[in-house]
Amino acid sequence: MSYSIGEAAKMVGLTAHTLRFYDKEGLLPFVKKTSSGLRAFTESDIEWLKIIECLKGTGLPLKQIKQYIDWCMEGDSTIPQRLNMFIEQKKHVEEQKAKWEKHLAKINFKIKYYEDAAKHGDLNVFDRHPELLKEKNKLFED
Amino acid sequence: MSYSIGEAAKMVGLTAHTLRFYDKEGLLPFVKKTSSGLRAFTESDIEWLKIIECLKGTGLPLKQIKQYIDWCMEGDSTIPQRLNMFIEQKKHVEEQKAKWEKHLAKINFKIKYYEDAAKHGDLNVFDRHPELLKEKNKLFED
DNA sequence: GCTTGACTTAGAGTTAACTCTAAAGATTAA
DNA sequence: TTAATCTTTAGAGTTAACTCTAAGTCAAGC
Repeated sequence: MSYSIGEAAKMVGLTAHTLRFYDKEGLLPFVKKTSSGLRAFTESDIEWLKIIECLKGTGLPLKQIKQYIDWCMEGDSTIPQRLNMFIEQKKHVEEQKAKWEKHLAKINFKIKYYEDAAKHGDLNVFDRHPELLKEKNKLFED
Repeated sequence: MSYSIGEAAKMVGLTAHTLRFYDKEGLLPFVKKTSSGLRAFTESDIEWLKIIECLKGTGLPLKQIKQYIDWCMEGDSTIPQRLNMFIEQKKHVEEQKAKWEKHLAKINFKIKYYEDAAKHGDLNVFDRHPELLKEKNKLFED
């Protein structure tokens, strides 16, 4: 059993347009067509789409995702490259997580700041809570 | 004391081109110019740039960052909107963090998979470790 | 005073990732 | 069998966020 492009799109949360675009970009060399020319997505193809989504979701550009797909199509000789790519991507994700953590601390500070401002209707927050100034400087110092 | 556009750019890890672009887009209404027309960034302006970087770094589009800046320029009456924006952005960051956590689990699985593949020089990983199949299906089930 | 490098503007060009259109062919349900 | 709803292609258009160019102005060091 297989799925039409519309069904496949719905299953992975993309549009049929986007899947065709990916195909055109060479990201879906594994997708076969019926005798009348319609794309037929298998369960295995859906798995591929999920891996693509995972890599895209962690910020890997489509070009590099294509590189990975190409390695997969090339065979066992590219296993080291693929392993390396995932190790690099793991590193990238962990760096991003750290960055987001820092940004979140700043956002939390701003929420605290504006909550006080909203309570009093003005921005004299540091007059009311001088200790917050040190906290702010620490958060934004780099 | 104030900084030239090049100095300011270096301080926040952007280019002078990008700062001019931000200015053109209305993100830097607070930056004043010298009598001869050169932008002069104050310490306070650098703080603004860091907040912009924080919001941009958590995925807020420049248009919405401009909206925030506009609110700031408008005065105390927009404090509730600004508070609300940061609360929304906090929510967004936390959703993203959860998403990245899921992607990371998939990437870690792939690393495990390709490490075994690399060790044996082939992709018969699930023949050697049938229990990994269940793990894979759990990770990619949604 | 002169050179060198940074700065100014307006505006054009780039890149990634879609997003949509048109015209034609395929599939499904009544 | 016919209408409605897919799907196909090629190719144009869009959006966000830069990125660069040209032609001229300004500032700092010798």
